[in-house]
Amino acid sequence: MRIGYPCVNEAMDCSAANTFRLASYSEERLLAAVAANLACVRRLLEWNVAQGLLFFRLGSGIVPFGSHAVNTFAWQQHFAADFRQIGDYIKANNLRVSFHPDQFVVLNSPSADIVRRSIEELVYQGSMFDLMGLDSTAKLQIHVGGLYNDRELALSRFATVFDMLPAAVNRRVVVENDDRLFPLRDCLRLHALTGVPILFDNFHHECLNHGEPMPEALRLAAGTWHPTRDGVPMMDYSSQAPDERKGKHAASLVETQFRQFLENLHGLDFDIMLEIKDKEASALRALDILREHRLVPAAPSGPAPPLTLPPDPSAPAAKAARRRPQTVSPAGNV
DNA sequence: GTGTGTCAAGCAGAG
DNA sequence: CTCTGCTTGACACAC
Repeated sequence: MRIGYPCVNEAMDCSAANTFRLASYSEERLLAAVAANLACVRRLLEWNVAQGLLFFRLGSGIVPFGSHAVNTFAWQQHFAADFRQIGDYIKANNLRVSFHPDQFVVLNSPSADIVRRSIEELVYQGSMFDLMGLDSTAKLQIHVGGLYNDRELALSRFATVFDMLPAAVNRRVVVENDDRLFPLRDCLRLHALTGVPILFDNFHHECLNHGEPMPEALRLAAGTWHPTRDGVPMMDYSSQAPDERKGKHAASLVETQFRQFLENLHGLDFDIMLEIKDKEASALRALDILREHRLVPAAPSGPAPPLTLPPDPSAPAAKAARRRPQTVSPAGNV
């Protein structure tokens, strides 16, 4: 079991989401942004390893316009060594990583053009895992897509497109149950049609379900992951923000709820992504709880490794560092 | 420097 | 029809 958080570390002084406007696209800006993003990804992963957080969702913007026609630069070749080093670090430290392509990736769209661009985006993100040398347990997490007033047709279109995906992408795609359109039951039918693993989101399941109790839902979702091809099942964990709109994620981990949730696992192994607004802060608290429950090894007892490396003053993100001072103390978070 | 409208891209539902 | 939310803010220009 690993614990992780998505994309952003609020305590760190770098961003892996450096970008720029399409209107100001240039090869120079692309090179600078990708270099800064990869350097930050490396530092984020090192910070996570030092803390014992071994699961991480990488941001989709490592290569700005990575699937856009404007980007004809051979970034795969230019940054091959950097991607490879990150991949080596991931493998050496038993890290798990994923991408969550954004809402514009809709494999079941009736528009052939939207499907084509969606596949190109998946190819872009999957190719980053390929460059890292990661196997098919590194996943691309997407939703089923739109309903288009015909649930059956929407599901069958997804299955058709999924079966035609390039092999390098097909083996990485996993489908998450969502909170408004496609609940677990529909996702399980997609799995039956295509073999696609189902990434379970407990909060979405609470919002939209067919009455499956949580332990049963977890068991069903876990059963869609092939042990060697797909690895340990991934899941997203979050909870309702008190007194807020239904579906809004909590600002920070509610420990009693998380402890209760763990009771539902009944020994199932999951890598858990905490979709909580305060990011790594809640992930660290969740990790402490798992250590209490002996679901993960105890923290190493030796002297704590440095939490961050020195910032790279040449990186564009350095200006963000000055706006957002480092706030982590070695004692305060473990 | 600070404030703020806008940014490649889809879809559904609320108001 | 317009606005919001979704895995996540950052850019770019006005002042």
